[in-house]
Amino acid sequence: MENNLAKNYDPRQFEDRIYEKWESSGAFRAEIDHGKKPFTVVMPPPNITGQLHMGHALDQSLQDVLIRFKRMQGYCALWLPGTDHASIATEVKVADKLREEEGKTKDEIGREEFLKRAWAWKEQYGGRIDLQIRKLGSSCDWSRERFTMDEGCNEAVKEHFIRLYKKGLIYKGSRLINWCPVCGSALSDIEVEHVDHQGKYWYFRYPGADGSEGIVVATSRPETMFADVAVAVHPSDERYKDLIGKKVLLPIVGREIPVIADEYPDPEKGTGAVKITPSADPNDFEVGQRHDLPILQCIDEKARMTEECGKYAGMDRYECRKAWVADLEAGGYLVKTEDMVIPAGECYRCHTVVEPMISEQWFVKMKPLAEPAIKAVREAETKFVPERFDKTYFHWMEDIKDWCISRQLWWGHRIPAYYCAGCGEMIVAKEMPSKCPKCGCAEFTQDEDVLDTWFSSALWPFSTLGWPEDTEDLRYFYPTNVLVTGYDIIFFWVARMIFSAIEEMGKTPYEYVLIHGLVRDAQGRKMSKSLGNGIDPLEVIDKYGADALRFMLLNNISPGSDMRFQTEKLEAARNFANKLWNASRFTIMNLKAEDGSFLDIATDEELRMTPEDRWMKATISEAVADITGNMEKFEFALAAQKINDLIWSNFCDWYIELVKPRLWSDDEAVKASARRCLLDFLRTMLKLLHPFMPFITEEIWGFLPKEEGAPRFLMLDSWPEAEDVSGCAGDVEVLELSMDIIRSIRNIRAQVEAAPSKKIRAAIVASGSAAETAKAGESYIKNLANVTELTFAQTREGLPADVLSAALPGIEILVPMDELVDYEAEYARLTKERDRLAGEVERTEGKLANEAFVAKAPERVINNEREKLANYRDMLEKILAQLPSIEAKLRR
RNA sequence: GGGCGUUUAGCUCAGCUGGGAGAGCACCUGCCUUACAAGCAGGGGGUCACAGGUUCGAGCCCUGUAACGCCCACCA
Repeated sequence: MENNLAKNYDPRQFEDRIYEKWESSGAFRAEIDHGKKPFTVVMPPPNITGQLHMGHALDQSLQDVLIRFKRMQGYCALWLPGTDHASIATEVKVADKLREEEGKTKDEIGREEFLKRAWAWKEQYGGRIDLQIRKLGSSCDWSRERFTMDEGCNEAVKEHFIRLYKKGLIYKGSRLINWCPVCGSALSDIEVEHVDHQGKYWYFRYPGADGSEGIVVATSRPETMFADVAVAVHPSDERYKDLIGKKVLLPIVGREIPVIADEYPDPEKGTGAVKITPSADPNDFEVGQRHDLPILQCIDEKARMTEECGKYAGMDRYECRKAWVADLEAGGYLVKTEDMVIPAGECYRCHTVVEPMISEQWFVKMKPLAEPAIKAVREAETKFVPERFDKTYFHWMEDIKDWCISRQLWWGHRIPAYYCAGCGEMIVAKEMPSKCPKCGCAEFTQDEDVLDTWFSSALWPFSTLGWPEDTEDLRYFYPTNVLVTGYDIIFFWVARMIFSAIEEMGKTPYEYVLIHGLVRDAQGRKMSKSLGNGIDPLEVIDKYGADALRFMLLNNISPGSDMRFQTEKLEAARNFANKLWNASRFTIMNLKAEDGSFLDIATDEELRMTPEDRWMKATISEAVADITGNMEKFEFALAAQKINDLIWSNFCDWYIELVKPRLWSDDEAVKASARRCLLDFLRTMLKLLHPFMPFITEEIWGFLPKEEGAPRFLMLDSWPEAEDVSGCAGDVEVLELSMDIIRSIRNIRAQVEAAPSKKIRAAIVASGSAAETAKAGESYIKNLANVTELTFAQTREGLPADVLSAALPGIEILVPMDELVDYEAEYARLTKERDRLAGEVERTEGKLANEAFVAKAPERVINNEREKLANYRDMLEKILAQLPSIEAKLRR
């Protein structure tokens, strides 16, 4: 290994190597240790449909920052990884591939052959996803990796299904369900997205069976008329009172249907009369149930018209609509049309308009499951972060409908129900029965359908830990601590995990649900394949490094809100890494001799800390408390910003510059102390940054001297604790004043365009404690403001009048002028400062003159205002005294 | 129709329990100063959407308005 870090920060040189070292040494493995508290996170399993996107990168970064933090805090931290079979999504992909590569359909190759292809797909893409997760630096326990269709999960799914069935919480029945004609499967309610389409209302006359005028109804779906079984009107609607109980005729078709009275129609809307089609609309279905109406199906599974539709049979639903409307119009039945925005349900996978359909499916009875799940969140057994998402959860859970769980697909968990070939008896069991208890027949066929993919993911927090077996993992790691996921799957996944876990485990699956938003593109648009605006995390990692990507994501999120992905932010994160890299290179350079051996470092006894050391120590300690607090609150962006500021603004901009003279000193003891401080500070900062940027911190760590008894890796080291730094207060004051003075002098130099390299003289006028504090910072001021000669005086008496000046509370800073001075710039600077101070004085005076303020505000605030006022007045006075001499110069 | 969120510097966003408006990027000026030009030093820039209210004091709390966004919903 080289003696020091390479000159340039190039994450490609070490990220993969570091990950390999961690993984091969077992650093990610969570060994059950009853002396430690467990901290468990189960990874939301990415779908094996493809590759990870930016949303996954955010999800992964959040979980990893959390798990690394907790691991360093001394928890037995388990992050359990895995992937999801994603039933419908994968099936579509595999079928697409089959068509593209072999020109065949699913049906042509058959179920068994298709499943072989699906498993091959899983091997390929599952592996790719694992690789991507590794690239991101995720410290998950690969030895516990799971897949929703592995043996254990299969067992859990069957067990759960059978238990619910036996309790009567799963049933099979004919209901109106959402059907996707393209996917060829039933969908649950939440798999249907509501999208507005520009459409029409058509008003048609249904003539009376007795030859009377009949009734006019409006519809947005004329093609469903073939399945109409009634026309409903409100019982109180005077217009139609006489028609109730009479029959009307379906136009052209000529079938008689009754006019019925029901509360459902709204007299204010349309014509007040509604055509009732139980097979095409949930409301109509209910009306039909109430009035015991028959159910007719006019559209089939492929969205084609059925035999019910006469000459239209076999036509596509939309073609039929066109032809049918034309025929009705020709027949004089069309009264009018109206343009209208029509909400339509679309399949969330393929965006085909869903067709409501009566079908026999499997359902989970939701009410009994939802109740305890609502209670658990209400009683804060599980807490959403940010809190507002519990409203989303309650809203859905409190009005939940039964969950349709059967899918007419092949890829997934096949429903564990068997039908006797002899008598048709259904037996729900884990394995195929050997003999029918009813007829003694030994031949069975298994239910053809598979389960909704979310049925298995709902069990993820405990199925992955071994359930239904009573494993050691399950006892130790369950319930888990935090679930990290996006708000888009609160219904699909989070809610279902909660009620399933309560049902099977008796306990809610996690204490916190940390909700994050979406990663959008730079314009704020959702990243999507169709827009082509997605950004591949792997490409970003290749160019900027995983650390920069992670830091960018974590530094720019606000809990629960979407963020925009911008290259500039990525560059900022990369630049920060580079900054740390170079500061570390500087440190290592000073820790080592030319031959690469470590130089002596002061021991505790030898250590002589100087004010800048104690200032830095106090600053770090304050940051440790702040960062730790924010990490505990899941405020990772605030923590990231703090660590960035600590390393860049405090350590690099000030401490390193302050400590340089001692590192270059001739006194070995001074150097050894300086080295010791530099090393201690860097170590603490690397620890604080490690959860965010694991690779670069680990890489740098490897170049630092090993501590006695320290773990092999930084990732396994301990999280820093805030120290008592009350003893540093005086030094902090000295350093802060010195910095103010240095900034003032630099400001003067810049204003008058004195090159930074140009040596200057300066004087500080102050008395009392301010003078003492300023004096204590003498060497800092001289070094960092590049002042060769710095004098201190009690008053301005005897000092040259021709000076540039700046004022601080109780202090005046004078820089002697020379012929190069730009008086106009100086005049502008001073007048601006004067105006600012005058404004502050006025504001503060006004506040203090307000009797109500003095009477009611807390003393702390009032004293603060008084002190401010005194300082402003003092500084203003000095500026005013200085101005005339500059004016005089200007006039010359 | 119901619910939620957002509105702060040119851009993207912080601002946690009310008490002197912040960061990054962009912009202007000057610097290749022996860790770093992916950098250093200095600087300009904001009626905190609008209107009321509470308060000694409001970016922050309350009411209303507007614009934008998201979620839920069976309206012919």
